[in-house]
Amino acid sequence: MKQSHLFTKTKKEVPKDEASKNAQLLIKAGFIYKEMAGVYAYLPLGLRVLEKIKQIVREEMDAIGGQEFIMTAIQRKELWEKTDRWSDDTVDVWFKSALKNGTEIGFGWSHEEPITDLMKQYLTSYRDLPTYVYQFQTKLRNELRAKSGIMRGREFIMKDMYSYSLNAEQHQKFYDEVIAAYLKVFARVGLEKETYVTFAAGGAFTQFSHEFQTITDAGEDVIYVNREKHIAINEEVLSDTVLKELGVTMDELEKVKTAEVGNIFNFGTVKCEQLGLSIVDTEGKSIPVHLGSYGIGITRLMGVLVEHFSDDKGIVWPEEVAPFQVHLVSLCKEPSDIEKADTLYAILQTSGIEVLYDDRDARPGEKFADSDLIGIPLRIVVSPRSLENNQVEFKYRKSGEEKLVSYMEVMKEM
RNA sequence: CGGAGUGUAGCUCAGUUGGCUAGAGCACCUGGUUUGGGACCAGGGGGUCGAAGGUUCAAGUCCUUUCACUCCGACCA
Repeated sequence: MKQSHLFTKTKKEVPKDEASKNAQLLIKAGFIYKEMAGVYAYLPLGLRVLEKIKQIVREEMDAIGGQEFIMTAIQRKELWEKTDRWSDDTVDVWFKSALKNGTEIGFGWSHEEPITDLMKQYLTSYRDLPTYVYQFQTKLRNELRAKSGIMRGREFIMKDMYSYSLNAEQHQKFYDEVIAAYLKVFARVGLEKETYVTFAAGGAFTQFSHEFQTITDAGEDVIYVNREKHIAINEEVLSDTVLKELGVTMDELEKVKTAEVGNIFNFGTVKCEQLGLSIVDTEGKSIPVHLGSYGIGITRLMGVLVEHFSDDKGIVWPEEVAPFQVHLVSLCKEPSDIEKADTLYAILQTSGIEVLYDDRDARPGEKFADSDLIGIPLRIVVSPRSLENNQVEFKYRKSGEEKLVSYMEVMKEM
């Protein structure tokens, strides 16, 4: 991608109505645009990062047998009435509307109900289980107060996965596989050390649910962690009884602020009973199905990444999620030098490397400042100065390390 | 939803006890000089001062209503 053609530019100043670091940096660097409170558009750079995160999640969900599909954003009232989650008293984040004929509809803030209802047409026998499906959906939640930039929006992208299992053992096996898969996801995006599987309030079906909490000051949750035993407990369930059960004492725990990047729930058979999803077992008897629900906030995760991977100059993307792998910055003025930069751009591209090529007619200082702000892991500078010796400069965004590389051997160094 | 604050150019902001043609910096356009960490000079375009109503000879400024945004709290399957 030539930067001279890239839609949106960086800004020197940030809008004053943004206080969170993630939104400030992402707006300043041209990744997102704020439509209104808690509602953001993703511009080309931001979209590339989102797609990178989604692809990592997709690979890990596929690896444990998930199948991707996509449900509808518009949902039927009757399904949610069956599980007593239609009323604004029980669910206060509903966006609701009505069809022209007066039929009430809701906009999806979650999808257990419609997916389970859909499954009634496809799951009929024990032979059909287990079944795992997932989607990347734009969820709509009428939050009383949006905050923290893209970390808590009214419109956001979530990966939600649903498991339909024959019995408790089959469910538990997959549940554990999801925990492992989620940990892989968070490790791949670079948040391995900061992310904890956390015991949290379980709702009506189990004693605990598991939350995936990433340590960040921008978070909204407070949890207690033991880094050595790798145990984490959400403040909301902390009690003497729970401590005893988990075999830790209060003085072993450290209080930290976190953001919930993932959450998994066991609904038991209750929801399938409410919605009438049952299958026939080996003896021909009709039995209800076990449901599990597993979410990762894709856009929130992007926000957490920016909060965590940034410095005073801008964003420092981990390689796996960076919008481009290489930022090729040309300081060339002479046609013969420009041709060399163009050639290098072509070589990198044909080698399958994602390159943002700063071919703009701008001063070096501006280009470097933009490059730091955008935060691509490797910067390659092509300038008359280094071309004199047939060299280009490598600079790594994270470490700041610099080195000269022979023009002919750039590909060997990648 | 309770409390506090802010709305003036695309962005950041100034604008005195109401006063005459509403300003600056950044960004943008033209020309020139520059060129390794967000350059400089000259010129230029861009505004229903969040909106509606009111007071007044006169409103960005005062009054009323309203909308939006931010922060703190509450909420957060």
